[in-house]
Amino acid sequence: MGRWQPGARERLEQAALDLFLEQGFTETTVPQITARAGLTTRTFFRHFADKREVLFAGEELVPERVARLMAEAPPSLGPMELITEGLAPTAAEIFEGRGLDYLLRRRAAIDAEPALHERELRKFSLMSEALEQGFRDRGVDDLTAQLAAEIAVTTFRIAVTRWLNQHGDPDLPATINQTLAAMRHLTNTPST
Amino acid sequence: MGRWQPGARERLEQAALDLFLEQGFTETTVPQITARAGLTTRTFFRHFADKREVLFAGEELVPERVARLMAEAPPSLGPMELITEGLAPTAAEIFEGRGLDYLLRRRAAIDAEPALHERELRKFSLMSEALEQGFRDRGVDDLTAQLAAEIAVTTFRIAVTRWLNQHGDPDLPATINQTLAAMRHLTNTPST
DNA sequence: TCAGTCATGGCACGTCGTGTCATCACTATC
DNA sequence: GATAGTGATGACACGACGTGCCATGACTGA
Repeated sequence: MGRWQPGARERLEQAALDLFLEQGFTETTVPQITARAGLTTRTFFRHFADKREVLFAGEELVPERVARLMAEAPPSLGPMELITEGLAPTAAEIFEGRGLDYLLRRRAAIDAEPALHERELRKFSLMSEALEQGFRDRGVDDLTAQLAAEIAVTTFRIAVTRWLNQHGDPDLPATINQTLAAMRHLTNTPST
Repeated sequence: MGRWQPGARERLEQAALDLFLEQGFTETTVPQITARAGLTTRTFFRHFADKREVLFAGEELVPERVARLMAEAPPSLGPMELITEGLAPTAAEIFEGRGLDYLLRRRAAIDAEPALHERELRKFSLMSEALEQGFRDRGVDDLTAQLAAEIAVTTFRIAVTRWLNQHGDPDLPATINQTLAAMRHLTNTPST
């Protein structure tokens, strides 16, 4: 790094997001992205597996991060307790460093393109699998582990959406706790 | 229909599933599928939007079906009551006509290919959106509607997976009710 | 008999994503 | 300070995907 401008990956992410918002995902070609970033098409695919991945790079680290946090939690905590205690701080950690403005622009691009939404769902699915394994490692039975993992991810996903829709007004941990409370209320009161 | 062999769509689905299982999704080309079905490549894309869709055709009807069933349910039922009452029979209706053997083969193909799993997640997401709208139409507030929809779809998805893993042993409605019970138990007992 | 409809065939074409080799700055070692 | 190694990038070819467009031919209805 010196012969080439540093931060090629970041330049590609920036150019791609800009172009997706300007003219749409489908209408944006990889050569357009690389031209704006001052690189070639081949280099794009060295950094990202495919055109969609440019908006999700780095998220493959989240599952292992989640696994580590779960392993560090007190073994005495049951699944729902762990979610109640750990989901909010973990979510805050995941989004550290990313500005709200970036997250909103990224959200807009994903919402406008089903193919990108599809990829995002896969990322959440991988996160759920990591959580499920984490619960099993804590001695939780298979079905409960799977259910707890899905509840955690679903709560996380809904809370983040609401948080972004409100432009970050109540902060993310607060929104997560509100969402968790609503989830508890819903499942505990059949006649609601 | 007479000049051409009838059931072109079904032949394509059959050939595609067979080939995916024989040699993998990526290794299977669309011309291979159409050759086995006695058709041309162009015809494949008239029936299916893309290569993955050949395993999910017809599922776009599920959301409107769900919407209809929700509208017909007694308005007095709350979200969780509706799920408890309606999920099992609805699931049974969705799978009517599809043999267990077909479902198992389809499951194997999807599990072997992340791209297919991705598409399946999108189908569930669309189902969730339909449920969410259905709940809102019944007067449920936005957040509760979203949560209830996700809980219903998650339960459905997990139950179907377990049901297929057991080769259909306890029938699907029973498995769904077991899964729902486990979900209730999990969310109602913080110290589990 | 004839016009309309509709599923399919056939072809061209742009884009995606990969394999492969060349280039060249930086680094380590002697 | 010469030399070999490393690693990111450029350049090119290529197969597969997916679409636009027009032609074909069997069926339908007047």
